[in-house]
Amino acid sequence: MNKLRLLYEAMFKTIGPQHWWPADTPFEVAVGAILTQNTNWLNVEKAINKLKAAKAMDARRLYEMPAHNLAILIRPAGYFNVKAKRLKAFIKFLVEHYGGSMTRMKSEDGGMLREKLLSIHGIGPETADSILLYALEKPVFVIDAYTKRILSRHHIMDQHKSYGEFQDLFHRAFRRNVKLFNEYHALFVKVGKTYCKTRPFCDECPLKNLLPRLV
DNA sequence: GACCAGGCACATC
DNA sequence: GATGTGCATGGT
Repeated sequence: MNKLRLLYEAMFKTIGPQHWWPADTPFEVAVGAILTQNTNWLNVEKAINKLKAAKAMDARRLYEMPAHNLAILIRPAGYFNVKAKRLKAFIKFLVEHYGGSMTRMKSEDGGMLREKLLSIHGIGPETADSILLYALEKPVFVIDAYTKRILSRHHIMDQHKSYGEFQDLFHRAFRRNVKLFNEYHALFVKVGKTYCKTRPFCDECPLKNLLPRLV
């Protein structure tokens, strides 16, 4: 049994399914993926609630809305001027290529779609893959800061390796599986947030004593 | 008051 | 390819 499978089993057995992504619609997933860039999820939720209260969690509405007005609504998420532009760029792409429909976007081939998403201003590899996996159910593994931190602390891969190198690790280890990739990444985030905050290998961590430690 | 949070673009070497 | 910087709020 390989290390990645072992990590997954340990996390799933102790803390259970995470039911990701926390959103009502695929469109809301995409919006959340942009808003959560380098930002605490609690702040993102506040911004999402403001969008909903303004009845603006909608591709057409946001397409028409000036970036400045959008920035005011998403203020709690931080970097609001930057993120307003990034949201506008994504929504322009969504509306002009798929009529504003995430369902229509989903019908496109995953590999082609990833390249297109990456070409949008403000969409990098993690945001693209989050949208692909959690909004469009394409089998790509999402790599984030928690994933890198946990894997490097367990001496599976060096923290400074590239996004692609981390991702290849998972793509080679597992059959492409949306359900597994969904759950695995969500578990990394939960464990990273909850247990690895103060110090690595705290007593409560589900990964404690899982692998031989060299530190 | 410092530090951190589910990145990304851009400048520079 | 690697490294540094700006972007900003709200919780601990």
